Amino acid sequence: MEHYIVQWKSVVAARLNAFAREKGLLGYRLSPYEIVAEKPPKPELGDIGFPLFSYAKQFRMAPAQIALEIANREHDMRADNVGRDWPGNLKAVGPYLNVYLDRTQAVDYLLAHSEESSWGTSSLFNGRKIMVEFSCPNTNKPLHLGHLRNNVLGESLARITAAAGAEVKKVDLINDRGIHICKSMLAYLAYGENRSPEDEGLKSDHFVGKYYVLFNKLKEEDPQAEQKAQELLQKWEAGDPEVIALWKKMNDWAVEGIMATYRRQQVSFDEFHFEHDTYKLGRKEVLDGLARGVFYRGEDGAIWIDLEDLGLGKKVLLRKDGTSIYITQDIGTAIMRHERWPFDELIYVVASEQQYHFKVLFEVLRRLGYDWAANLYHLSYGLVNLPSGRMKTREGTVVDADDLIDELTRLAAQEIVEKDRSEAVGDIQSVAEKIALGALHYFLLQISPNKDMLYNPEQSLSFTGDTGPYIQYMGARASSILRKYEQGEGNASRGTSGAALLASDADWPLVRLLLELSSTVEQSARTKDPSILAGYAHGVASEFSAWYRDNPVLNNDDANLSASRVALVRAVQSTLRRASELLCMPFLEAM
RNA sequence: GCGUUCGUAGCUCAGCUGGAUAGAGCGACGGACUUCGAAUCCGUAGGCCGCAGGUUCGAGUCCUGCCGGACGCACCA
Repeated sequence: MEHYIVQWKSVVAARLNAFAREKGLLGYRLSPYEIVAEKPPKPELGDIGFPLFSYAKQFRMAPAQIALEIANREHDMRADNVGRDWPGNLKAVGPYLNVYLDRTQAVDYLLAHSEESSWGTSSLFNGRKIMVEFSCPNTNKPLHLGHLRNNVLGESLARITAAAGAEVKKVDLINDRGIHICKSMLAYLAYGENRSPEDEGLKSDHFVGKYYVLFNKLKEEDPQAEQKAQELLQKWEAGDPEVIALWKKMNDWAVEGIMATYRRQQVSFDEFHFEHDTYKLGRKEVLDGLARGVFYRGEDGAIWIDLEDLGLGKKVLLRKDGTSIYITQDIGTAIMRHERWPFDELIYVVASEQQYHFKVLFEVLRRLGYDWAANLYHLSYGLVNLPSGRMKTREGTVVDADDLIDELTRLAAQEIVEKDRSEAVGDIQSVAEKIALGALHYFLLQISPNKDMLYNPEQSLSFTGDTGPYIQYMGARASSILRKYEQGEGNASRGTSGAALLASDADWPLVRLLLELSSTVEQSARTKDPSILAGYAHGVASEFSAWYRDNPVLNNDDANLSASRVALVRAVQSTLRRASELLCMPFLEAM
């Protein structure tokens, strides 16, 4: 259904236009889209506020005067509400025109729809095919905290985009070739003695990562190590069977381990692309572009593009020897993807360090004549830093993904025991891991994607305050009330729920907030920013917390009031459940 | 040097297309568990929104300059 703000914008536009005609302002016509609406700072000021300052000039009247003129029209008032989903009253409040929604009708709507599977969805992106590329790990080491941010951003964005109506395809490009893998291989040859991850008791990707780190040791012992890694890469490209076999063995270990972390983090993909398949793609496109004069061959023999006019300098697209580089394969991969699944938008979730790369990539595709290049989007997110600065592999300051989830799970399990909730939650380990994911994902999503973020271990391991577990806790409390109701506690089952009983000042802030789920999902989808939804989820939890403190649900003598409040708690549960799902936070009935 | 981006309370962060008195959490201090779960709630203290101009009826938000941080400016990915 149309959002109430959208509806009332058109009412205000119609009224302003009518007033303009009365005043003889011919040709003056406002569209609803031009109307500025905002949320009044206090509930007693109404539900929507329309500032009228900007109309003062045209009407040659003070804004407060216009507000009075527009608000006090009885017959308009009736007309406004005919056939409307969101009836209400207009009042002049100083220079503002404020809408007071009919609360009973709004509650009716909430109770009628919040249990539906479509709750929190929208039709904003109906009919659009949107591809989201994220994660894209290297196969020489396990995932770290930076990947966790990438993964949850991509997964959450995909879910939000789908909730906004799009058909979404999640894709992952596994970087399974290149010099970094050769380094792990070389170190394994030097120190591995043909051992397997099982032999060393390590998760397979950690095993591979261990040898990547050992490459540094190798370099100290063998000054030729870098050189040898290069040779290994050349042998790999030449298809040397022995090298390929080793690569396959180590690569499978790495990928297997990475997939296990995905499952644990509850992120998934519809398609995997592997760089060893895609790295040769794009070469033909670049040569075609050369033939058509889009690119040029430099004196060095390599193929270049000149982007000086855009301030992007010159960039090599294909080496002198005809081999591909990073951008070559990205060109080919994008084209291949669009051919197979003609998307309306392709979102690359990649760290901000690669902004230049994507500017160049998109421009190359545009100049090659692909008009869909305009629909490519780089969702650039900031780096995750430590209080001591950037994570560095060599200094061993990298926060490992599996270790972090382990640690969070351990702490959550400890909390469960300390709070004496072991019996109530049942499977402690399973619930603890869900709390850990809630804490981790909320921590990573609450910050605007474009900002660098600080990972402060102490703070991020906290489960109190503005955290995922706080939201999970409120969901669990709502669930607990509903569970008791089902078990027959209180006298709500003897009463009848009625919207009018939930229209008081005490209920209204919560009701109105719950009604904003779908528009918040839309806003998050439009701006590609899950942090907006994260803030909303926290707001709902916090509002619910304040509400149920003051408004007894089951312990209530009035059976009808009790039944009505149970219905509202259902709406809260449903809303928190939906928001949590979109934020990759497991919803818990008990914790 | 050039480009991108960030700068809001002691710390970590919100603040939607410019609109009503700039908000949370943590930390500090003081309160609330014989009533639906205290991973909670209530209260107090804490702000030249980096600085200086400009646009506007109105600027934390837009523009310009400066200061400070991050990232980028590879035939690496």
